[in-house]
Amino acid sequence: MKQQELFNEVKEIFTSYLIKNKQRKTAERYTILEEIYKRNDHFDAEGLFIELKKKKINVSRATVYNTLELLQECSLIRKHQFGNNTNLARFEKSFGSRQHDHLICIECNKVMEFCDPRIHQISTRMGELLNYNIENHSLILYGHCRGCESMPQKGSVNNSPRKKKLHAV
Amino acid sequence: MKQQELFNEVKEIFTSYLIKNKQRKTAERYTILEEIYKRNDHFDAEGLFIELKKKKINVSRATVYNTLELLQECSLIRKHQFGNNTNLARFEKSFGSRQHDHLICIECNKVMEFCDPRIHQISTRMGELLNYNIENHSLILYGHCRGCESMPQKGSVNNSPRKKKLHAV
DNA sequence: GTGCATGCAAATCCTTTGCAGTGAT
DNA sequence: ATCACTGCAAAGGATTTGCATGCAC
Repeated sequence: MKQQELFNEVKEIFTSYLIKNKQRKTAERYTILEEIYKRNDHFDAEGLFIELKKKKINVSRATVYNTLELLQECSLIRKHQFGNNTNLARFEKSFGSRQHDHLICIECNKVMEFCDPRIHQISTRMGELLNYNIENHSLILYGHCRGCESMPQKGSVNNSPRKKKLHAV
Repeated sequence: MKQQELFNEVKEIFTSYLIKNKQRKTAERYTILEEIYKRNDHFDAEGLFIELKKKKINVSRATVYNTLELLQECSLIRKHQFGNNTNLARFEKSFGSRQHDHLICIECNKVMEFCDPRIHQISTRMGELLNYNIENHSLILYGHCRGCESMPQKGSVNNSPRKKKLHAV
């Protein structure tokens, strides 16, 4: 699919969502949507805000957060809490790319994506077993990528200077 | 295992960790460890702090956070970022209970635990495939429990009053 | 006695909110 | 002309940090 076609398609989806929910179709919202669909990474709200700023596109942080919320609701983006060394939420576009999970390097934060049908099986099975109506899941594998493997550390979060005192085991 | 035996065992583990890392064996640290091992839930730092306060045990928030960090490093507790409707980190003791994953109700936040060997298989396989040295993983299933099933909503986070305006789809 | 750990409060980070002005309907 | 949406800055919640004191070593 050409990029322009993709933009058109997602905008259409967004539009019908906005109409259905009696939300206004503002220029800011479409600008943010387009900006997101130009990216191919796992970005955070602040990064998106900065990017827009750089391009002299004037939207406030509040609008960025607001729009991210709307886009989640119509499944045009997905939100992740990669707990490796930061609490900040990260997002990725989710239309036109299939469902996948993530593998993250604890050292350098590099993110890889993968698919495995067994995850869906597990999800279904556990839902039945425990009587939950499963709607979605999050599977994150934490490890060291090839490049960071040479200096393995504890797999835990450790980004506090106060903790830097700790001797590596 | 009797509770006292469990306490002794985890304290021993903690002690050797502290020694190995040239950390001091303070009363506060052991108190917090014991308090955690009395619990059977998925607690957060503030909740633990409050609990200690209630019991007239005087430790500061800073010490609670510090100790939680240390306990993670010696694998006596595990940290989770259940992103269902809050960003706050939750913890659970992890000695004497086997590795498991979680299923969370989007509505009421009830947490269930489950095990499935396939997750470990996936983890190993993807590590090989993508050249990562996997150290751990986090799998969370989100859904509605039996009790909350009657009022299904979007699976997304929506706890902002500003967003309450949104009409349910 | 030395210096790491503590307690407290202030600072920080990410995110949400209040309010007044703007613009979609 | 309405009133939802925006921008801005201030507030908020969770966590971290600075600093003076205390205690493990």
